[in-house]
Amino acid sequence: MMELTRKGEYAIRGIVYLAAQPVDRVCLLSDIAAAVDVPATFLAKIFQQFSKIGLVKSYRGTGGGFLLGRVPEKITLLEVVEAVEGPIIPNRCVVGAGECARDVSCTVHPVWKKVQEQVRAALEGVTLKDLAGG
Amino acid sequence: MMELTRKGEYAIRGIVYLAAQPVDRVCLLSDIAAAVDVPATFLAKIFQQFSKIGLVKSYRGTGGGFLLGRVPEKITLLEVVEAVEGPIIPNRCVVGAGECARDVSCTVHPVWKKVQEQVRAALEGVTLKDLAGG
DNA sequence: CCTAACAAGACTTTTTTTATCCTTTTAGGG
DNA sequence: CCCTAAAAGGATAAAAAAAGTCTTGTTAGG
Repeated sequence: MMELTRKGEYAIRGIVYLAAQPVDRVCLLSDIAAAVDVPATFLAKIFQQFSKIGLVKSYRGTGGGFLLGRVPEKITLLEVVEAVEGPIIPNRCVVGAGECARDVSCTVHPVWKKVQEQVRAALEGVTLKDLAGG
Repeated sequence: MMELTRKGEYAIRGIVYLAAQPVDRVCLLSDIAAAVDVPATFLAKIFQQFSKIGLVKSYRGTGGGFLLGRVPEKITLLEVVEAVEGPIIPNRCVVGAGECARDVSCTVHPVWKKVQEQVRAALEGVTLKDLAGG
């Protein structure tokens, strides 16, 4: 359980690769995909999600490609993971009131809340700079 | 991401219900299923898994049913969750050497390791006694 | 030996994940 | 202005996992 999907794995590989490139080096999706060994069409979808929230910048047409939306030290692993996997929710009952039909006195609730917080904290404490080994 | 499956959720509900019963009260699967609102056939599978590893004891035939394999304070949430969901593995690369094909220098590795440890610790710190509100 | 209950395995359905393909949009260069 | 390069977006398909059901077997009590 608690397993990152392949999509998440690919997402990390792809953006870490970008973070390891020289600043302002525009990378082709096809090059990134080949370098990190991910199907290009799938990585395209992932980078579209990144692009929408500004994690990466994209340029179309000749000479186009991708580069990081911010400096690597300002992008956390949490952002990357949540961008493609959605929020970290160990159990539906941590989402909010009413979601946990098992009543007000759901004793497991605080446990999942704690798990959620710890995982988020762990991922938030790591930046792309750390991962790219700048 | 990181979401408990319905099976895990059902497993917790079922065994917490057992833990809340008077000691030595043998419970019918059908009663448990009705009480915690889980399909009886599905809960049967879950309790079979519990039974195999001794988390619950089962008795067949007339007057049969289930009861807890140990006192509630000796059963952790971690055991319950791992019994039905398998080990907590945030990423395949934490499993062991060789699993992470991305080389010796996989920089994300330690992050997942930490996540794994924290989640396990959080779940291990909670027992069925805590959850059943003894 | 009849009935109650769990055990076990096969099977089906549904949902999610993992992809691929095709068309559209944007941009640069001749 | 047209051609080509590249990403964007939508639809669809294939594969895997999760969720649930069914049937048969086993064990025990009366």
